[in-house]
Amino acid sequence: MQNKDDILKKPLTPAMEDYLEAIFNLGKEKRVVRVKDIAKRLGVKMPTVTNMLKTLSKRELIDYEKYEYLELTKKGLDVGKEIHRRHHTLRSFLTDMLNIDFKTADEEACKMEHAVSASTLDRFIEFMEFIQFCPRVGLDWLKYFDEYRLHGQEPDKCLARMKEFAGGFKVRIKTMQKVGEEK
Amino acid sequence: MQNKDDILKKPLTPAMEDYLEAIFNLGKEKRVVRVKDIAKRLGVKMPTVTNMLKTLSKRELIDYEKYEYLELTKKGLDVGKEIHRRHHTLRSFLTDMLNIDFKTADEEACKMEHAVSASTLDRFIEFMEFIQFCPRVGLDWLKYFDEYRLHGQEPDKCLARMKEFAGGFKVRIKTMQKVGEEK
DNA sequence: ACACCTTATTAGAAAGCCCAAACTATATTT
DNA sequence: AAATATAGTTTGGGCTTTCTAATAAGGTGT
Repeated sequence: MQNKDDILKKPLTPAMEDYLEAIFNLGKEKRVVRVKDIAKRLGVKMPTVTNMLKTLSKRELIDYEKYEYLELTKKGLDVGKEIHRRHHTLRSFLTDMLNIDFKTADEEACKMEHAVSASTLDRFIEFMEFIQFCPRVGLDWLKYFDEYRLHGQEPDKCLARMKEFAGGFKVRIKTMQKVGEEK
Repeated sequence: MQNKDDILKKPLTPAMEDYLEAIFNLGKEKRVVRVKDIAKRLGVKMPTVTNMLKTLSKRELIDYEKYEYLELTKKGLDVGKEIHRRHHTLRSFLTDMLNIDFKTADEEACKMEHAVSASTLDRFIEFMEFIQFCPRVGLDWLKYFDEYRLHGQEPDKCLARMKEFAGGFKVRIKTMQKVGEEK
């Protein structure tokens, strides 16, 4: 048997994280968070929610008295916010970088969010920023990913984009390409 | 209560996938796959393995008679191979694209592998190929990701790389840059 | 052949997450 | 206020994965 301190120290389960994220999101969407809504959001039945609320309450992640409105504690809020951040970031990566449809991306991000650490997530963010920032790459570079996927390897497209990027150098670049071909 | 057909149709749990992957990998490494080795690989105790072997056997994913050597069935082999593919791909993405250390990448890939579908995984692969293939990008482009992360946004580096890429055009590009600066 | 050590299995229990059915509280309608 | 509808809870049970302790089988060495 374990005492209260042990319970508080145990790592959160993926399920708990999901509930906290759902509560966090619902809290932003509605004035009050209800058992019914959590159940619907997570695709579980109400008794399951009641059960979990007790657990989360024991762990001091929510304030909860039965039949009363529930609220996240500071601790619960932090977790909810963090899981939401992961979800959002991973979904963005899947939709914006890999071109995966929103629904699939959302579902898979929901499972991935429990697998990645905060530091790995930061790398995802930095990577996406890098791709959107680095001038040689740029956001529209990703457009060619689709073509690459669908029509095979066409380095010319990438080259073409490089020329476009050059912008102000347009004239000279034309020459450039010639030099390259001569080589 | 459910009959045998129902059991066979149910989706596999992440745990089952982990066991099949471990068995698949051990099968390549050693002549025979032993309970002890599976336990060690997955960080569980032997009885847990024996238990799971029964489950996998009922589901016709392995051939297994107690105290005898075990083998993956065709079905189990397919799953094991697929999970291994996911693990390997995701780990490569984390190490090669995001520059995450091997150990962390391996651990997190192990959890992510149950979250992504086969089609999402294919996108990961295509994305990595694209990055390594697209001439404007190239493998060594990723080197600048590190600098970007550690020293902030330095578009010049990206520009510099673009010049390098140009290869044969080196001389002309120097001109190019000037034009750009004038602009 | 016997004893010993390693490997594997069974039995029993706990934790986590889920459900259906039955019950209770709260809210709404008349 | 009584009747009804909706929301929430309790009870008891199922399934999965894990464990420890106890037992059994297999392999080794003398």
